[in-house]
Amino acid sequence: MFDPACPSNAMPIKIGDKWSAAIIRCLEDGPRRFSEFQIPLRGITTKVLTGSLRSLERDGLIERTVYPEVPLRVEYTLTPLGRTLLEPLDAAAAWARQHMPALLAAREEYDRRTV
Amino acid sequence: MFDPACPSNAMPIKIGDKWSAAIIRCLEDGPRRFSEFQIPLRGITTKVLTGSLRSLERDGLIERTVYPEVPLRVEYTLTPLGRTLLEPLDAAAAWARQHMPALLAAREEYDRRTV
DNA sequence: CAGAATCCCACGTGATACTG
DNA sequence: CAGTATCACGTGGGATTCTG
Repeated sequence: MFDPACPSNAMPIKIGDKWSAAIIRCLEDGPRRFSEFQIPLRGITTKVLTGSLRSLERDGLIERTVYPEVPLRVEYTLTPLGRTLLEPLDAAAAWARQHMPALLAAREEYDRRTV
Repeated sequence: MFDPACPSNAMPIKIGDKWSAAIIRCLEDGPRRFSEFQIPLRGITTKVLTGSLRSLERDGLIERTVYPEVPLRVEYTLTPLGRTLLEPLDAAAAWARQHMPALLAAREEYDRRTV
């Protein structure tokens, strides 16, 4: 899941910052805890994860719930507003399936010509 | 057109780099010359415009045609591949119309609470 | 467990000046 | 007209270490 070697950085359509789209995907099937993101999002640091989570929370796209247990537990869930992003997210994925190969081919061709 | 004061930087859905979406919009009704972009895209520098144009050309989204006249004339047009981006672009605009107010409101609310 | 605190670097963006 | 050449800067992303 979320292979860092995939050419998603070449995607012309982006949702939020570098990790937001993946975070939203992680949440579409239910709530998740902070440390659970670090499994599928291999390599993300706590600082960056916190930053992305805060940003999404600020925009009302996810909700942060603290359970004052010991040890501490924090859960993140998609808000209804956040769920509306799943549609454009799917649209972007559909576009990618249809046109990314052509884009990548054009890019290779261009690079080969200009060296 | 393309008011720099509009909250498009808050948009979670982005196409390409900072100016790409606007450039594509500029081209949807026909070809344009280099200097013609600088009118609607107020404030873009020649260096940045060149960079964005090159990037779009590299990905096969636009085509650059040089007419060896005096003075020199260069025209940019959308390729069929580039035209496929108009659909997600419209979808993003539709999303913005429906949900950006809620996002902005959530953001304001969040900022007011945290100070 | 869920982060906060620091330090650091690359890169996207931009201002300014110059050229075939 | 359509760029190129420099220089400069903020910030998003990351590595590492520490804490309630």
